[in-house]
Amino acid sequence: MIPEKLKIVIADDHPLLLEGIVSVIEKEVLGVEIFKANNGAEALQMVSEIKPTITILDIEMPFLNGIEVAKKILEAKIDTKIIFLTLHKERSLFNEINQMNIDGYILKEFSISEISQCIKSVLNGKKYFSKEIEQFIEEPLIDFSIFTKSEINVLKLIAQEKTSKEIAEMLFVSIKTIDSHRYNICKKLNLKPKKNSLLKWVFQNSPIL
Amino acid sequence: MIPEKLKIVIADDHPLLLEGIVSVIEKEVLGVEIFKANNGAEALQMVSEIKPTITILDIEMPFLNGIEVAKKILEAKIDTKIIFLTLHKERSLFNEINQMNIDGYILKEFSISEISQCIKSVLNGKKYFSKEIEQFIEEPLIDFSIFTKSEINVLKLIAQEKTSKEIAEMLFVSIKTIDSHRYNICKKLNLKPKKNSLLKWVFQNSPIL
DNA sequence: AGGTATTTAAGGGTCACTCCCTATTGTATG
DNA sequence: CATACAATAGGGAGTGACCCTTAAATACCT
Repeated sequence: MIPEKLKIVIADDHPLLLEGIVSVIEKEVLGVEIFKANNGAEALQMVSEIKPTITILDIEMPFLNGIEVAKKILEAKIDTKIIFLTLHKERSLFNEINQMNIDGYILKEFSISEISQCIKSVLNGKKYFSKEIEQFIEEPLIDFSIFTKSEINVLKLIAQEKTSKEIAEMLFVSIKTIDSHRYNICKKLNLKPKKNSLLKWVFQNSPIL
Repeated sequence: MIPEKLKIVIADDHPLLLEGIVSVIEKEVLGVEIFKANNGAEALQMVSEIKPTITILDIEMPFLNGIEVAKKILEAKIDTKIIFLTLHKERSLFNEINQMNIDGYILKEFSISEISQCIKSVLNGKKYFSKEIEQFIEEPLIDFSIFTKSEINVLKLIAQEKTSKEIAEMLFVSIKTIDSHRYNICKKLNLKPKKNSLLKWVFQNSPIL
């Protein structure tokens, strides 16, 4: 009986990075058949057709992001091991990921050797997480569900460099309302008093807003 | 007479990306010998030893960044064509790059086909710049030479979330001095009046500070 | 129907940042 | 040596952001 060939679907919207991952895996893992996806939607389709042993997903992708793809794979109960490959930014998403049943999580930055290690672990039924990830887990994570809709609206507008006055005008409410929202947001985030701390927080976290 | 083999030095501190670039070039450019460097210092040493036909440099690298490497190559008058490969961030550096005698400039994002095109152009003595780059050229660029040393210090400290009061204490000067510096910086940047605009500007531009 | 959360908004306060002007000192640079 | 720029710093005004409390109208949930 011929052993079934190891199939891996790899999804990354960055073509050079995709090429790099493929190249590394081809060199380090023997007898593997690789399928490349350039975005989340493509990845999902490939996975449901091919049913690969392993699915490697970038998180930031157009159409469907990696997390959404993983959710759909899990919902559809397709039997494939899921590994996330990510840049360092998405720590805010880690809580979401942590609740899912994921087999591996690697940081792109350091990962030539880690990729094959991770693949081997996962094939042996073990989970594999980059050490660097664990630092992020320690960090206090932002749970956006603590905010109300209005608060999130205000946050987004602050991130767009709007002042309270401008936000008030845009939403047809009083400045005082926006003021209240800002205050409540500050409370929820436990920001230090004074010092424009919300403004700073927003700008430091704007990528995830 | 055997034609000399085409030699290319490629420098990128991101291992997967480096692998990707190498893989793409190996596939698309025949009979090429590739040398990989993981940082600027390594790249410079390789270039001076190997004297490759083409040198491809990432801009953001440890030890020596791509621009510094290029400068040293040009100073040493090593005969190699220089191509920059970059993520989209470094628009502020474009003026610096533009003044140098560089043969190509590609954005990493879109560049599977662009890489071989660029290499071919450069081998034919033509220059090659990503179309997307040209958008950046139109954008008003920040020329940091307009700032004095103190102003740059202040900018850096603002980026570190310091208030004027804290900056004053750290530099053993009066708050009013910092105030003046902030004011002068605002003038130089033509920031809109009021609205914490310097604070916002700093946070939006903090990666380049 | 009663409790809880959200949205709205006001009053009244402090502080940080911005604006604009002036002025002194030191230090390059022509 | 004169002019220019840099760094320093003061006065004084105005605005934006944050602080805190209270409270009404909705909405939603059990």
